Amino acid sequence: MDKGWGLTLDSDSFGYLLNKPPTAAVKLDHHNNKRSSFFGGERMFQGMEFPVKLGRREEQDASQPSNDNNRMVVDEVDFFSDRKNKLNTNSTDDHHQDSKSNGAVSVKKENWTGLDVNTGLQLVTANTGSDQSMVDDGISSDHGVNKRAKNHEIKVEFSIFRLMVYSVVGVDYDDQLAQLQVEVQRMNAENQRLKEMLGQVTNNYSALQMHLAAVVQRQNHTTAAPADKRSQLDHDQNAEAKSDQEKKQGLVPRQFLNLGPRATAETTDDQVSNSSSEARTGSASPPQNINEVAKNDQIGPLDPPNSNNFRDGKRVGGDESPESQSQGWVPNKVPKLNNSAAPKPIDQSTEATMRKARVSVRARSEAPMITDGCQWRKYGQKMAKGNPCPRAYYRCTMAVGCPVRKQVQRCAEDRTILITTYEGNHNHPLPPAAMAMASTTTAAASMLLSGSMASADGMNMNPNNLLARAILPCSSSVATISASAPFPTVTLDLTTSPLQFQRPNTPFQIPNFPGQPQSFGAASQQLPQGFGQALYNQSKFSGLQLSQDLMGSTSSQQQQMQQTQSSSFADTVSAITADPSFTAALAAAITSIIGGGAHPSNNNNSASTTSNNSTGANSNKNISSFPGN
DNA sequence: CGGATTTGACCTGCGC
DNA sequence: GCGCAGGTCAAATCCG
Repeated sequence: MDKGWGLTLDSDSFGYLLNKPPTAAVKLDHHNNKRSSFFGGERMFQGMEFPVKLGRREEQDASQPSNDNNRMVVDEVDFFSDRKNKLNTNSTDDHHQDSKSNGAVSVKKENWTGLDVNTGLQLVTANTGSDQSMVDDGISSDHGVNKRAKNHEIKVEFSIFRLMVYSVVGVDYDDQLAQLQVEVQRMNAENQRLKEMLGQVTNNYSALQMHLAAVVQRQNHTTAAPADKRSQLDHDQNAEAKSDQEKKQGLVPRQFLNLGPRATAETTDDQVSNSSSEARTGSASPPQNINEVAKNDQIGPLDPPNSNNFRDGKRVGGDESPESQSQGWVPNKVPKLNNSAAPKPIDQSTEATMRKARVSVRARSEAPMITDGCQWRKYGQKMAKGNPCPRAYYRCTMAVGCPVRKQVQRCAEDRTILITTYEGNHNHPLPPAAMAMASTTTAAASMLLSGSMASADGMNMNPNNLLARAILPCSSSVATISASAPFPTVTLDLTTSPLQFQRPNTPFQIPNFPGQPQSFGAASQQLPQGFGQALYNQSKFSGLQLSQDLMGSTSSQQQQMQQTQSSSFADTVSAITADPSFTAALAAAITSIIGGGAHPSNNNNSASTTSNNSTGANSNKNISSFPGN
């Protein structure tokens, strides 16, 4: 995990996967002949078959520079280094110097040796023996006078040797070097452009996400259930007036509704604790909370009050939607979240909503929990019914008020499978290593919730299942979206062969989903971040490609790219998933895809997380909940 | 000694 | 109303 997450686009693009292969390839090439080495690199990359432009560029960028460098170094060094070696036969330490010399030099020497052997040119040079340091040493020590003559001889022989090499290999290394340099420069420039593009895409995504949140709120306001309306209204500019209405009605806005305003809340930990204690004791009354909210934040109610209100509201008003009622922990979460949450006026409602959604990842792991780049503190552990393995509760500690929590539990059937369920969105800057999972969960949750919000009946999640199927037709067990009764959950099952993820004939063609332009738009908005960043963090290589695919889905060209390169993409994914460190990245990617693809629809079909998707539940409530749960 | 973990108790929702 | 299960809290404990 950590390996991939921190990778940067440029240097590390091949950091994880590609670095090693090239190195190995170089060695192999050296052991073989020059030509094989030169072309071997390209073959290797071609074998990698990075499908997407970006990936391709990345590939070329990173790989070729590195490879080219290697090659260039090899090519150049081979001759010159060897020449040096021969010229420097004066000293008996020549061999030692070579050995002591930097890695490049040593490599060069090896290359040279390999060339000699492979090309069979050694036969030409009588110096073959002299090339051997041992021999040289002996000669130099015994016949110092003859060194000059021998050196001259070596030079001549080297020239001949070089010509022969050219004739045999058919490559002019000087020319080749120049070409490679030009190509490297070109790749670097292209890489810079790609980075810029990525940054722009990220920025656009953020903007779109904001816009999406606003649109969703509007839609909810007009079509959503009363509870949803209230929540959205809270976020709206009329939040205050609405809050007043709610007060009058004695209704308490939904959790997610309250989250937004609270973001800037100054509530201290004490307040939070008090609120929680009050909530428990029931001393805190909704009106009080509302008042507190008004005090703390004019824009909207405080989260803690909300949480309290929420419970109180249920107790008192009982207007809460089924979802909100079913969520026991959400209220508590919300207040805390709001306390520490940074001001996110637009996204507040969205965030709050997202907290309801869960993204679970099933992956095989020996480790107690998946390394996702975030810092977690364990705050509880419970024995869940039907599972001998305890369920651990973790809370994000990267920020004081971060609402994100996760549950970690091993699968009862197969304890090698680790089920990690994420909930909530981080309200603080994330390190690159944590961006993947965070953005993914956010995207997935937002999609799920947006879908749910769009449809007041709560059937919204069903479409998601359909989308998941459409996206991953062959991977029923790979990823499923469920709208279990309180929490819609996206489940990513990475325990099965990741290959399932690859094969789809319609890989990630989210835009193609019929009749869901809006959702797709939302998806597309979120996908870039979910995929691009997530994968970007983990493996630029695969991540970029994925992001490209998804992002490109909007463009016919990229779609074509996707289709033509889907197979290679699948291979890439499988290769990546083979390494546990990329589990999170994959999960993020899949989740992002699903989340993006997920769209509310009239379909009641739902896929169970672990059960057959074909027999989807008919109702959201019936939809299988998180496996661990 | 401070932070993280453990663990029992408590709260809440839901079903009967 | 009661019991069960999930989720959370916080004192006790552990660890660096």
